[in-house]
Amino acid sequence: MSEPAARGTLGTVRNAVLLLNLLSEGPAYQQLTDLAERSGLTVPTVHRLLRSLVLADLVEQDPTSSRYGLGPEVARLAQRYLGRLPSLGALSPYLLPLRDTIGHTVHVAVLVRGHVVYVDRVDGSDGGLYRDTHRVHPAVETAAGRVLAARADPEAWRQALDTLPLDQRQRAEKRLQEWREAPHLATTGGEPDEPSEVAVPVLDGSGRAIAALAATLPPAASDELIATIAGHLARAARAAGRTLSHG
Amino acid sequence: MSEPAARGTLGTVRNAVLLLNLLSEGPAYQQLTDLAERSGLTVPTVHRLLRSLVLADLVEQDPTSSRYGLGPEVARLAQRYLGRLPSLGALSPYLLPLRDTIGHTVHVAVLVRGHVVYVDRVDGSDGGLYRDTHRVHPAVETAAGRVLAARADPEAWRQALDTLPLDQRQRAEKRLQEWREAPHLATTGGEPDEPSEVAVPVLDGSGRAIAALAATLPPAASDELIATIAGHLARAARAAGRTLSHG
DNA sequence: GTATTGCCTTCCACATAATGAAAACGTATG
DNA sequence: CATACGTTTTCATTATGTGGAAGGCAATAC
Repeated sequence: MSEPAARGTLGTVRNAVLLLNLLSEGPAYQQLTDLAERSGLTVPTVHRLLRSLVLADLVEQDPTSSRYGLGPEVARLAQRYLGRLPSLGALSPYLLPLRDTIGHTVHVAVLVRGHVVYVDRVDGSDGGLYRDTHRVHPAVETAAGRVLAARADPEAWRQALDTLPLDQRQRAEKRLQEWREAPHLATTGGEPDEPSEVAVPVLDGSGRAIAALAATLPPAASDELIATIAGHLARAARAAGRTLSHG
Repeated sequence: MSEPAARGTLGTVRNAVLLLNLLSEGPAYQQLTDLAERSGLTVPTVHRLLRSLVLADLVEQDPTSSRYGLGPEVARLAQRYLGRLPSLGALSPYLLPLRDTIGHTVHVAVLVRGHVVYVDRVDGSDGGLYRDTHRVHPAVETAAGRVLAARADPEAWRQALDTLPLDQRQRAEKRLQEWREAPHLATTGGEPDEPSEVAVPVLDGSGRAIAALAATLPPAASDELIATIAGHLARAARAAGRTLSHG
């Protein structure tokens, strides 16, 4: 077709997921010609791909603007995936007690292609009305993401760096060691929209970081408070990790 | 290729999503030959498709058993989809207050291809350790699903029925009218693993049910209690619905 | 130790099925 | 009403995906 196609792989599938990725970036609904240009595919090809994806509800087309966006079926698939994810099942029983002792919102996050995805949460009474739910960020932007990216394979760490502009990238590279070794990491109110949180890794039987446990922090948390909360998180993470044999 | 292919649609994409659907059913990891048989495709074809999907992390292959399961990328896509879903954004601010006044877990559910998918939740202190998170059920099995399926287009209602065995299906068909007209529906402890809940529809500007708001019920809830909780839910649903112009 | 089974993976000739240029359609804009 | 923009369809060409058969690689049986 065009690109350096990976061996024994279907170009059509590659193009379809390329479109899904483009749709997952930027505005919720995007127009055909724009997608064609960004993907490097011709307009009719993109149209056919999108039509096929619409048929499966992986993509939906806004009837008035005829623009395309991700469809509800992705949510169903994800739910199925997450419902059977061992790490989530292992952590789930600890989340409510954690929330109740800490008093703040508790999150479970995983690393996906350089991004942190917050896949489970138990809301505390903090945070007011804006819950900022269903979050996806470049991994190094949040404490949970740093915990995960720094402990992942070099390949995954590279992917995490690839989500960044060059200046932030260099800053991140220098902190790899620090992030990998710290028992917990905290982001204390850097940007206003990134809420501050503490995160600890959840290690499986073979020592791999398969998820992160994170807690929202109150506005100006002392180091002692952060350490205390991190202790609670770490205890739960260890307990859950023990029930997970490996990978 | 084989099937009654829909007009102007790519068979390869159709086969790829067919595999994703098969992977979303049954055990978390499934073997190649089984998937080939169930899909009606030949083994090499399935292998190529899966390999292509693995490359995109939509599917992952267990390194020891070399079996295939859904991959983490579906979670990332879903999060992106849900994060931009207007109904979720509209409902989010009401969920914490709702949880605090009701005192039990509150859910937001949507209808996807005949299934209820619980896409947001605010946990109360009820329920003990088993949170039963990331749920997907045939729509008519839960109160939230009934609310949604009964109010959906005939096509979506049909899909909901298609998820059922024949005996349950006939029973469901008779209750369409009842489910559509009731201001709220409750499942009061039928099967033990299906927790009882009350659900109300969330209607957008054009009167379409775009989501359901549901609350977990205590073991033996009186009709009065159910009605009270439903009232709280309905009020929030109306308030959120007002901020949504249309579909 | 060797044979057998079951499964995943690769190879290759063939024909289906995806592709891109161009044209038609529909709809908003001046 | 004319123009411009974006979506959708058509159609010939050929690249691309397909399926049969063979090759690996474990685990289990003999």
